[in-house]
Amino acid sequence: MRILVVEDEARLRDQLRAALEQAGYAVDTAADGEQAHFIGSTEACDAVVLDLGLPQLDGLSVLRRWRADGFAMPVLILTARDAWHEKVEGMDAGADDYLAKPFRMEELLARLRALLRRAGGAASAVLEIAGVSLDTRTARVSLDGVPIKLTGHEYRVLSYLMHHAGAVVSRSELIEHIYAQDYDRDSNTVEVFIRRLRAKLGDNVIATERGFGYRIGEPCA
Amino acid sequence: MRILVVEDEARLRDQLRAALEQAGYAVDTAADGEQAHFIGSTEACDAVVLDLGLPQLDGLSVLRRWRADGFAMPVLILTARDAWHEKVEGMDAGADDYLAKPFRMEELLARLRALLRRAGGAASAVLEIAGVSLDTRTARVSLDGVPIKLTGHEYRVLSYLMHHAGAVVSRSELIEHIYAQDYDRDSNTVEVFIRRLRAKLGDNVIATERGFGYRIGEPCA
DNA sequence: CCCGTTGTTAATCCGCTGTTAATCCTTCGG
DNA sequence: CCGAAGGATTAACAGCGGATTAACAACGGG
Repeated sequence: MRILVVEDEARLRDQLRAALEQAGYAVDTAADGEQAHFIGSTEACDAVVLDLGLPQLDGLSVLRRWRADGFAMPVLILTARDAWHEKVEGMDAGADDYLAKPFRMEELLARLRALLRRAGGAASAVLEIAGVSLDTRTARVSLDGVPIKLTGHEYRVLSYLMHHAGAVVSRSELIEHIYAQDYDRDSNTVEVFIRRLRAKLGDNVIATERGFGYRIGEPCA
Repeated sequence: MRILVVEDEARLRDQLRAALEQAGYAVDTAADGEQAHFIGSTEACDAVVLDLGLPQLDGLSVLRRWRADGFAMPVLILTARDAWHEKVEGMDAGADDYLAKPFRMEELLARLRALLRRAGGAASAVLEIAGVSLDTRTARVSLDGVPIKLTGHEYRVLSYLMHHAGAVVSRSELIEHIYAQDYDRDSNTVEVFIRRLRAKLGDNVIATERGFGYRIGEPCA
């Protein structure tokens, strides 16, 4: 999962990046509204953390422009504690959730998980498909009840596939959502991680749709 | 374990800080309600000792705001002896225990231990995992019945890990809960203490989850 | 002033990552 | 029906960065 962080204050931005990367997300950052709008319109972000108090182009305006252009990714806005009107305006502008500053990092992570979960149509924090269970809170995976140890990138790949269970996910889509900055795609990195996941989970969990990509779970009609 | 002490009277505040640090806790202090609310909302405190009689923003209001915002850490309130109604209001506002002033420091420590223990879901004051036994009353540690001498920080690290047995604890989480004021994280202090603990307890007590952190005890499913 | 504790630096080790390349398999044209 | 082309699988390996470890400097209490 790939998250865009929009925050002008460098210190908090770095904290957010560190915490999100630690939690297993690919992170892009923007320091002002222009940059934010560009990245959000160009790159395949799964969610956005958006501070409203930005220099130049305001956070609310960025959000409105995205929504007007048809970008529907979940957006969590950060507001000053006492500025309750910002929350209202934010929600009206199309934000999916808000968090008042100052906040505790765990809470932001929890809310972000909830947004990503809902965006994928899942009800529970634990995704279960084909005997594989993935706990989005602890990043733990088990197969038929047996815990499986995954590396960071293996987890990201599996997590993305499970959040889109039943859908065919192409190599390029996986790369876009798993790495922050664009990547050399002249290599078969994705195939290798699929291989490593299959070695740990068995060959019949991840299906190949030749010419299109990979899929986990029964194809949705 | 990291404790926030909220007390306006400087003399008692220093006494509390000294006693708690002596007992092996990392201590933050706040002299008024505003400060208290900010620290409690921002920092990763494991428990709070809260005097209700504060200037400006009242202790009860601080507590209510925390609870309204979803902060669930254990709170022990300090009340004047005769003001029994304060106790009732405090418990209703979400306090977990109370203590009437003046009080014996040992009693505060005992009640605090009980709160921290319950917060972690443990029944006994003695934590036992993987042959290691840690007595939270005396801060003594033994391995397979043999007493082990630990330094202050070694004890804090081990204590935090054992209070969260089965969970993977990241380096940053450990730093947050072991030191009061924020710390340079450009150094590998945590790794060094893990090393020193392993030297005393054996290499198979604390497990490494590469890329995520450390864990003591079997992973919880 | 001495000694144990604490925190830093730096060398080393080792698992993860991404690349290359060989091989397998499917498809499709002849 | 065969063979070539290209996509998918798999193994092997080198570089990187996180984790370990030792050694030392800084600090503070007795």
